Amino acid sequence: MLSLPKQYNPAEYEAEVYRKWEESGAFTPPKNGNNPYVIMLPPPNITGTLHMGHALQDTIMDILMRYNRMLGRPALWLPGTDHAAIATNKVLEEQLHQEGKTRYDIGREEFMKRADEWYDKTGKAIINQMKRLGASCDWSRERFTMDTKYVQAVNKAFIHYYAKGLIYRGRRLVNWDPKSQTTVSDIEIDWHEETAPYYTFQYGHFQISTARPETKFGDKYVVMHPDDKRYAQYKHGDTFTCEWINGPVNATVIKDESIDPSFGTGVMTITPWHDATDFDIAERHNLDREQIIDFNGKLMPIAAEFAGMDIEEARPKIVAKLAKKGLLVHVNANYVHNVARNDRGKGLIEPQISRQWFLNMQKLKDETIAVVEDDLIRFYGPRWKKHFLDWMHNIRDWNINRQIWLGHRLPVWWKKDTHGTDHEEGNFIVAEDKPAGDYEQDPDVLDTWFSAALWPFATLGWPDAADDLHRFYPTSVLVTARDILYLWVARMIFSGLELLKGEEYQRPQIEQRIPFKDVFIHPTVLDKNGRRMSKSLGTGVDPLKLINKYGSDATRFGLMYQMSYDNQAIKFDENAIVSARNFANKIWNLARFLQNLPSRDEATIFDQWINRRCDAVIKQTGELIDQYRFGEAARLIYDFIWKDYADWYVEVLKIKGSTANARSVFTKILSLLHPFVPHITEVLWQQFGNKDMLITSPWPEAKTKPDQKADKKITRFQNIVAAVRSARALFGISPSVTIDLYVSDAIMPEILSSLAKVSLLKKARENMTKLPLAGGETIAIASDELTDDVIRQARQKLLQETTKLEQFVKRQSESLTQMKGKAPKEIVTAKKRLIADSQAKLKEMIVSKALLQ
RNA sequence: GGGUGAGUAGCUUAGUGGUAGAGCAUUCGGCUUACAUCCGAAAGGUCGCAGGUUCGAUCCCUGCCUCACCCACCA
Repeated sequence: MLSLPKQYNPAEYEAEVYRKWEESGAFTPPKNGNNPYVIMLPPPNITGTLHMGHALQDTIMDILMRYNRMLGRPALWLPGTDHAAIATNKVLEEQLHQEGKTRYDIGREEFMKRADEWYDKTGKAIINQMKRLGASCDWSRERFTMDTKYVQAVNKAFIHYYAKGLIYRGRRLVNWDPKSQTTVSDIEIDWHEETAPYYTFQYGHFQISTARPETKFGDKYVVMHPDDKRYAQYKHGDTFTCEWINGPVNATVIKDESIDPSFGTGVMTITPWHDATDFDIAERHNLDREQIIDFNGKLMPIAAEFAGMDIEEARPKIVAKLAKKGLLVHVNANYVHNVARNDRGKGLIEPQISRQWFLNMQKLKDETIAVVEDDLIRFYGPRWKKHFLDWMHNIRDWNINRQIWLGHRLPVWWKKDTHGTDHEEGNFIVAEDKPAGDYEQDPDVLDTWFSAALWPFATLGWPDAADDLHRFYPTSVLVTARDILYLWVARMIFSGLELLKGEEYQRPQIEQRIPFKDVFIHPTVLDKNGRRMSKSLGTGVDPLKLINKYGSDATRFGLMYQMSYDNQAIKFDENAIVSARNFANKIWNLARFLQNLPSRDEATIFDQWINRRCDAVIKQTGELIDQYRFGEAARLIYDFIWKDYADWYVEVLKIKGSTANARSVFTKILSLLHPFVPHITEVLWQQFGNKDMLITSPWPEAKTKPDQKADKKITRFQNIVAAVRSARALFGISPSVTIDLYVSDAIMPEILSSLAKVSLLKKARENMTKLPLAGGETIAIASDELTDDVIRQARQKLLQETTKLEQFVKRQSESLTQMKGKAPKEIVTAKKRLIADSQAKLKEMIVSKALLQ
């Protein structure tokens, strides 16, 4: 046997162990075997490097994979990356900006070339980081949402939806940035407060308020809540004529429940073309809509004398004109409202209506709702089910195209110069390949989530009826953060349910088409002060730095140790990683100790006890992992190994015990720990002469039966040792001095003598100091070093405790008299027992007190 | 504004309708057949605030305060 160094140095082993795993093929599921365990790695955005959230997520998945692999299930963890079009687009445009260029300067082709280079570079970095963490992914099946086969899947999905009439071209409000000449997705919008003048105008009989008078040219609807009594006299559909900016307008009264009667006058006019809420109202009541501001941010001819002006320039002039007409009622100069700007470039967002592609959710949502309601897909923690369903019930049609260059081009072909015109209808063909004739491809790309929605099956070879798809779909669990529950999870579900309906996939049952059986929502990693981890705030923590400093295992275990079930945040504390590093070292040294221990076979009741404890922990750990309670599992194992195994069992073993048993339990411990800390356990496993690798070894079986009587004996023994140790510290008796101890029934006297450093007396002597033991028993000690002064202090303390207990008993007795006749019998009985127990304990204490006088 | 979660020892937190548990930090004592990244011990908490239900509440209910996240974006 090799002699191991005193301290575990992860850097020396981790890369080597990972290489061995990879070479052994352990990450690839065996060709045969039933009941596979499958996880699709949520593809990280290739926009940079991994953060703590990924480290947490990847650790969780790796634990699940390794645990299930050890259970003997064919285990597939399929990795890959996402092109993250919007985010990557942003990065690339920023790079161009640095060079003083725009994407239009270099052209679409060159832009895509740069994207490929970027993907290549960052994609490799991400994979490297996952490997450092020990992720047991099947790299032979790695996928990228932009690889050729995946692009086919995306096209196929689009064509399928279109053929079924689920994709349509419609008008909708988009976030338009006139400055950058592009639409901006909702997540790229930066909302912030701005102070602006807030004008109240007279509009017929009504007063309406706005911070944006320049949009008001076309306003011809006044809207109010149907229940607003102030306006009960006006009926829905009433019309009237009133003076407005450029002369009289014909206005119509509209009643709509979206109006808040308590806000301002409870009346507003609407501008459907440039406001989302107004657009919705117009949709509901089928109202006219008119464009006021063009795509360059200038007023259109409807503004008459103001046409062609920028809004900034026009606003004060419009207000002046209305004031001159006597229609300006009031100006609030300090009005604070939220303004939307483009994240990048800070251009002011001007909502505009334009033609976009939509996926009809009304027809797709029902099955999705059904599988979640019926628990065919289960959420952990369960509260996410409600969130999810609420959202699904209110889902809107999905705008699936984006006006950027990066991403999957739509498989849509327009007759030359028809796209974006007023006569689009019938001028396009939906097909994978360019049709013959003068056609050009739609310039837009699909929303990133459209391709991501296909991830659970496109990665397995869909649209082909591939072997992998047949064997590994549906997957076992989706592990993800809650912020993409709607963006991604919902879309994977309906995509899977819909797109696997084809006969070639042989999945007639709905439960065969779900993409995953469980959804585990993990907490967000925040910094120690509860702030979001971000580079700009300087609150980010780089997992690689932690791995370099403390090792991969410590990083993983420290993160898991901080997890708690169904909590939404982890306040990351580096101390937890330090503790985990120390824990790894502890395991290392237990191994060292066992290796150098000469064989001995003198089993004690501690040997049986540690076997029972170990088996119980194995059982519980499995159950906890099954329930995604990783924090509890980590803490359970930690306590078991450190407290039970090292502090008690091994300490006893030094005096007496079975070394073979000690090694066998330690081997089980390595298995138990492996999913959490794979590297060190694999290294030690091989140090202990195991030929097969731990990664593919079976999960240990729990064989022993519980024995409460024996457990009690152990607890009592531990209590006696603890009492003597406490007394030693309390009385200031130095560790080298042997104390005389009398215990009425001393089990395992030689171990007791040694552990507590006591000399056991057969009979109690006079003038011994009595000590209360948990459980109501009393033991007695004597030593030359027991001074009067010290005893007096101890007495004081005992007195306090006695008083506390007396009060407790009194309180409980009082409450007993009050509850008589009201509470069920078993509660009364339990209470009586509680009181009896504490009274017995109290009696012992009083005896001890008397002896201490 | 709507929703969700959290507020327990200096810090990170576990937990239960019946005298509140741990780790780190602190203090004291220890190089004891592996480990000082260790061992033993101690101290430290009106369990966010105010009500209510109960014989009894840190736990259940209501309200409030603080923090975080998600959704919405207000004329």
